[in-house]
Amino acid sequence: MPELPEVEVVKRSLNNKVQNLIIKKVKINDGRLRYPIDKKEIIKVIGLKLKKITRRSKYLLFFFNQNIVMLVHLGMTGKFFFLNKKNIKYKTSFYYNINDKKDRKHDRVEFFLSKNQKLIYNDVRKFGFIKILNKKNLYNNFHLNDLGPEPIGKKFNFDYFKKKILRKQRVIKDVIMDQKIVSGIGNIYANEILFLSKIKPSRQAKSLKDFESKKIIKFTKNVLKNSIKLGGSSIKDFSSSNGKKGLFQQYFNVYGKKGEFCSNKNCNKKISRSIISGRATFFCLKCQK
DNA sequence: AGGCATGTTACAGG
DNA sequence: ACCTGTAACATGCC
Repeated sequence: MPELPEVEVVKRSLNNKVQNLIIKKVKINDGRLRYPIDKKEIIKVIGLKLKKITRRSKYLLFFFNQNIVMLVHLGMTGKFFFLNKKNIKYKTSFYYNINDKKDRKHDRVEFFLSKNQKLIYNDVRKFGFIKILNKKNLYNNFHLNDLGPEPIGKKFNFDYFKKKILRKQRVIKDVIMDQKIVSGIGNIYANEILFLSKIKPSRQAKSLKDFESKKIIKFTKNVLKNSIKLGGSSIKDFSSSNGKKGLFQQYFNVYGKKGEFCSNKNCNKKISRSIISGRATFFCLKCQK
């Protein structure tokens, strides 16, 4: 489900709701996530106040008082549901259908909050994880210490990018999905960015002309920011914590569009599909060079 | 039934 | 020690 825009949208929607609430209780329904949940660790948040949630790449950081930070990665299918008093009382809600067994089945961890509210971590495939860290050595772990700059930040610029792709024996799609080079771009947005940049995903990174690298930088920022504005995307059932569907997938040009006509008006080609670095890759043979 | 899926990383081989 | 590519993780959908 989530690449950078979706995680950002989740962060924003959660911050509005859970800020300054206190964790009353944590219930683990199934702690067998990517890293099994350490019960001794996770109960550290009980009694603490949630100050704010930030995002780094595709990771969410929940900051509590007492220097405790909860690091969350949503994997492929991780989601947060938020239930307020009203939701519980009325059983079904816009946010979350409490009677829907399909939803409830994958509720892995439930955080009981003050004011009778609840935050649920739901994850079908269990590729996500939750870890408790100390603020003082927050970046002292292999998840966060190696990450490249944020793609929508100033550090991801032409000079930086050129230095990184110099001499690299790798294809460009692989490079922009490398979290050590730039962190937050996943398979969907990589496909979209390269289509807009008119660059074939299989091009060797070092073969890019300067103007092409500049296009990649520009469209990376455009696409990600635009998607955040539209509430994210991602296929199927992505929704933010208030249940709103992301609209960005309506604007996909290539992802998942094998066999459909290229979206460029003057192009009559159909979108191709291949595999690069083990992942589905969509592109227009005519428009992308 | 088999292939595919938004992510990360352990591992094997060069 | 680095660099690269592949397989694995768990589950559901088409």
